[in-house]
Amino acid sequence: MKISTKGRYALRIMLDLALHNSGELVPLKDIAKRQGITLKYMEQIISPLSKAGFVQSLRGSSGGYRLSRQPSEYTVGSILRVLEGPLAPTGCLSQEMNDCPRADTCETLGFWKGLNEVINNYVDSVTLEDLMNQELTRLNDYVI
Amino acid sequence: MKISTKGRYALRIMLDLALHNSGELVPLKDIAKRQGITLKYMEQIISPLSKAGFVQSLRGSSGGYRLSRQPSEYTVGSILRVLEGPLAPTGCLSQEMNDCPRADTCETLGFWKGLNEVINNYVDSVTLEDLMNQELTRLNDYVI
DNA sequence: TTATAATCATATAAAACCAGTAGGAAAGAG
DNA sequence: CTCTTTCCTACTGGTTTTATATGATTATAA
Repeated sequence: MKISTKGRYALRIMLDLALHNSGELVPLKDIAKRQGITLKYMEQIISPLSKAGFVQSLRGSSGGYRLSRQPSEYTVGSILRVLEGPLAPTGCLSQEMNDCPRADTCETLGFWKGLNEVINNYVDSVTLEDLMNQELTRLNDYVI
Repeated sequence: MKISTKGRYALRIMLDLALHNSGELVPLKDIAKRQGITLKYMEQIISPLSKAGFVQSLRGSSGGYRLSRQPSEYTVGSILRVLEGPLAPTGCLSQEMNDCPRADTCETLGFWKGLNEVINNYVDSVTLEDLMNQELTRLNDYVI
């Protein structure tokens, strides 16, 4: 019942991009240094995000990444799903077609559907912008 | 982000015991036949439940298992935790002592704490009795 | 006593998943 | 061209999952 490092790192990378969202491209090397994640591993994580259109990229010198949209337009759930796949607690809830032979008589299916709902409702209720504001609050508390 | 078969089977075994809770002992063989789980695998699953005091057992002829308490006194969360350990989405939330060096500055920790709460609040809001009464079907009609 | 059934202890193993590491190709700027 | 940075593919070592298999021991009822 754990989120893997890929999902967690993806969130940190996206939040890092949001917090350094000046319009300039941010090289992965900088994010790697700030976040303490190796460059090579981060490449594997940002690649799906890029393919999903979550970030824009440019190669070469002074290249890097930036967000495609406003931070408020990314739910945390949408980011996690790119790396983790469906955030469902059981396999039978992940697919369009439920191929579990017990589905019709399963007494626990309702429970799992409910858990699926509360998880997805929560992760989709929080955006990158929410996390940014939380960060600002924390910094303010620290300064004051 | 999946619950393993051990956790899911544990719930089905406990619900099976609740639905056949006549006071008689239920042999594992009967549950295995009804649930389509091999006897030997079920032994591995019910053993921790027995050690945790969730079921009572008696050996020998006409032996078997029965619930220690009323179905209403088991939350689904308490059952899952016996087999799954803490139902936390990240390792840093599973321990009493948070040994993550990033804890003080982690911008995403608050989000994960929130997810941890909604998961655990939900699984602890549903009891075996709820599953018996199929109250969840009605509940899910609202949610979904 | 005999059959039943939990309990205990391992052992094996395929498969999947996890958390990276590594090497090099392609594109862009100066 | 050179340097930088993205992009792509593969691989590795470790752990976890999901069982299956074998067999011995203990307790109980009829």
